[in-house]
Parts: sequence; C-alpha cells; structure tokens
Amino acid sequence: MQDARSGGEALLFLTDEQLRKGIEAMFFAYRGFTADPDRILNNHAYGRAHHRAVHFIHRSPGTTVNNLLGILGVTKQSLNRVLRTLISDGLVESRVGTKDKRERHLFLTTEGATLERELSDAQRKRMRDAYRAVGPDAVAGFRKVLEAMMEPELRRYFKALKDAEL
Amino acid sequence: MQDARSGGEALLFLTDEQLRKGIEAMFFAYRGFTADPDRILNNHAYGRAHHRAVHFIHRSPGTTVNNLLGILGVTKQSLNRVLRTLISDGLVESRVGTKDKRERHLFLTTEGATLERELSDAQRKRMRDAYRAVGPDAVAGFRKVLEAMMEPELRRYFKALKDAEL
DNA sequence: CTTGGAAAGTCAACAACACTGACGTAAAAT
DNA sequence: ATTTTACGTCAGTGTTGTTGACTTTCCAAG
Repeated sequence: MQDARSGGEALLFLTDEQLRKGIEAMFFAYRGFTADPDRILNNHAYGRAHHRAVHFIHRSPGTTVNNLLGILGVTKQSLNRVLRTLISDGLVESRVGTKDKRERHLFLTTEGATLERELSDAQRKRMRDAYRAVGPDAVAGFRKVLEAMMEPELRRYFKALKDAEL
Repeated sequence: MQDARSGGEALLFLTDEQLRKGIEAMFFAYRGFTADPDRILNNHAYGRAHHRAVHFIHRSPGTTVNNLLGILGVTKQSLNRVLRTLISDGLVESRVGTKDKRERHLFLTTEGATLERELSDAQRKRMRDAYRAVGPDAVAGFRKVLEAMMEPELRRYFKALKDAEL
C-alpha cells in the first residue's frame, strides 16, 4: 500500500509514510507521557520545569547546578528561577561545596522527596501499564529507538546513568 | 544487577529502575526529536506551535480549526494566535466553509508547503537514521510502546490516520 | 418566523518559562 | 596577580499556554 518508492522488501519501515507515522506517534505519546505529572503539578502551582529539576536532583543527589544545566539544556537564568522557588518552598536544599566552595550541591528535602514520589508514581504507572501491554521485546525495541534518536552528548550521559543509582 | 525486588523471571523490564530509565529515555529522546526543527524554526521567527499547526494542516488539508484543537490539545485562543501569524505571513490559507460558514478550512500555500517540507525533511532524517540503526523489529516495538502510552482519545485518532493520507 | 442557545472563531490581557545580555561575588586555576 | 569558573541576579524580550469577553453563524423550539 505504501511501498511504491522503496523498490525493496525489508525496507518498508523506512518509507516517508512510516517515518511520519513515527513522528506523530512520538508527538501523541509525549502528550500522554506528561499528562499525569502535569495534572499533579497544577495542584501545586508548579510546572514541568520544576518536575524536571526535582526528578534529576532525586536521581543524582548532590548534583551541582552546572551538572543540571547540562542535563536539562536550559540557561542558568531559567533553571535558577525554578530552583529559587523550590528552595524557598523547602523542597530542595542547596549546600555549598566542601571541596570547591563555588559549587552548590542540590538535595531533595523530605518534602521534596514526597513530591518527587507523587510525580514519578503517576508517570511510572503509565509507563508500567504500557510496558505490560506490549511485552519485553517491544520494550527493548522502544528503548533502542529512543537511544538512537538522542543527541550524541545526551546519549552518552544517559548510558552513563547506572540503573543501580536509583 | 537490578532484579532484587522482582522475585520474578521475565518481569525484570517492569522494575521501577527500568521504568525510570524508560522515562528518562523518553525525555532525552524528545529533545533530539525536536532539536532539528527547532533550529530551522529559529531562523524563521516561528516556534514549535507553528510547526505542529503546519504539520497537521499538511497532513489533513482542509481541516477545520476545531479539528486541529482536538489534535493539538490547546485552547482555541492559543491556536488562533499561531494561525493568525501563519495566515498573515502567507503560509496558510483559511477558507470559510461552504456548508457551515462558521467553520474555517485550512490549507497550506505553496510557501507553507515549502516550510513544511523543510521541517519534516529534517525530522524524518533523524527518525530514518535511528530506524536504520536499530532495524525493523525494534521499530515495531517502539511504535507499540508509544501507542500504549497515548491517551485513549488520541490513540483512536492516531490509529484512524491512514498511511495513504500522506 | 422569531428567538434563544450552542458552536466556531476572534480579540485582549495575563502567566509560565524559555531566551539574551550585563553585572557581581567568591573561589579556583594559571 | 590575573584569569577563569561557578553561581546568582536584574532587566528585557519572545513563544506559548491560559481565561474572559465578544461576534458571527447555525439550528431548533416556540
């Protein structure tokens, strides 16, 4: 039906039509991916930017502001606005570095960890339901494609994250 | 290494750690997914919202504003601002409905189609490279997980999009 | 036929969050 | 001693989302 241009046999998944469907799937899926956390954040007067910060501080406790900047890909001004509110609201603690006193090491407070849990529970639930519905082989393929789509620098960072670090 | 808590055998892909890695993969991959179009849009003084509108108008020529609203999941006021600039810039044409004069049917002009092509070429290239790197089986799994992650309403819409419509 | 409500679309004002640019401070590196 | 790095801040701007108020059009009940 859509193999007119790829004279080939096993290359049908590379047609423009299939690629476009993949693009749209990515768009619609990302909406679902963020839907549950967005609902929760609305009740807390926070936004997606706060979620991202809280997630990665939880993931890597003691990370520095500079580290976070690289991961999140925003300017320090933008991140600072978010961190400032999280710190003043008592969700994040910022400790001056011991070795290098210019650095600030970020940690979640108990309250911050509570919000993180609430957000990630909702997001994991959707992910778990999706995973369960399709099975481990599909999940493996999913992960492969996502990794291949990343910018090389972030892919390196992503692969360096140890599973055990959680 | 991370199977401590799932007493099970084939359920390792459902551990919290694996789910969290999936969440992060989704986050990083989406950044890659939008990186190329974002660069192009910057040169044109447009944003991601314009991209989305142009994409779906190309996908379904003659679609109404209301249709687009359901697909994009924003308020009509937000979409209207984007459409207004696209129309006044001559990328989109808005025709009053013949049957129902309240409706506006949207079409890309030649200039609009040129921008759409430029954007989707870049985005498809990244998708194609990723697909090629992982092979058809992984791509099938990728698509399955994405579909499972969508909100039911959008999944129905997504599945209804015929491949041939492109 | 008229009237009243619903639907489609537009205009205006506001908030969140990204950006750039400039500046300041403290500490590390050279 | 000078430069660079890490971090914070102030000011200004742009995109994209929101709500609220409005017009035009359609349709259906009286």
